[in-house]
Amino acid sequence: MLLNIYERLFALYGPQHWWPGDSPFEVMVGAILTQSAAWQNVEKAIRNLKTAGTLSPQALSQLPVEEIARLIYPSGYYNAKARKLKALVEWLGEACGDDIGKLSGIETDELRRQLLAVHGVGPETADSILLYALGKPVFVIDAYTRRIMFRLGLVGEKTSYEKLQKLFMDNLQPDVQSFNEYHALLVRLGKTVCRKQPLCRECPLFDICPSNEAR
DNA sequence: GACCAGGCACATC
DNA sequence: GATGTGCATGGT
Repeated sequence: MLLNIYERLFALYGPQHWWPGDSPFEVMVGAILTQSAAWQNVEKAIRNLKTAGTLSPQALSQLPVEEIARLIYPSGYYNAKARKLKALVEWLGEACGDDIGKLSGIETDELRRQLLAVHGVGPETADSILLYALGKPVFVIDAYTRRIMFRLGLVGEKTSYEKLQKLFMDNLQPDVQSFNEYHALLVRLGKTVCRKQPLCRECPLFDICPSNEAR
């Protein structure tokens, strides 16, 4: 079923080229800034950081939190996120001395534990960083994924993050590229359709929705 | 003007 | 462990 969904979405939308970002660090910053925010606004914030020459762990470590907040203003929750970025770069300093390449030497489970201990990094942000910045085969669950899986009738509405993630990872080969593409495709689908309940006829997944026989 | 967007921390029960 | 609330801009 999950493989079927993936193939269908890929055939429909093609490769999504995620995550947009020029470096692992930019991906990490984007993962925090995109929390409950439109990516369009995140792009503006990242552009501001780049223009100011501050898109590096070293620069952000030096910069006052108020100044970071000013630069990331368009992404919303700017005070909260500025503090989160500070916590992220503080961790990077401790974990790898700002040399992100060295993070590869840490086991994925341990890395995830460390990330989750960073202020502002929850399950989705941690897994986005692991998959998209560090190339670890971890499936990312987000609001779109949860909604689509619920509409398909495959999980309950309040299924936990961990359970949803396990569902994907137990039923798919652990592969960075396909995990990357699958998550991006689910977001793409979630953005375009399936915003209303129940799963509408226009949804590309309508005919494989197990629960639509009742309708 | 309401509603939503690629969440999370924190308080409270 | 479940549930509620603050954080905030910008597009539809």
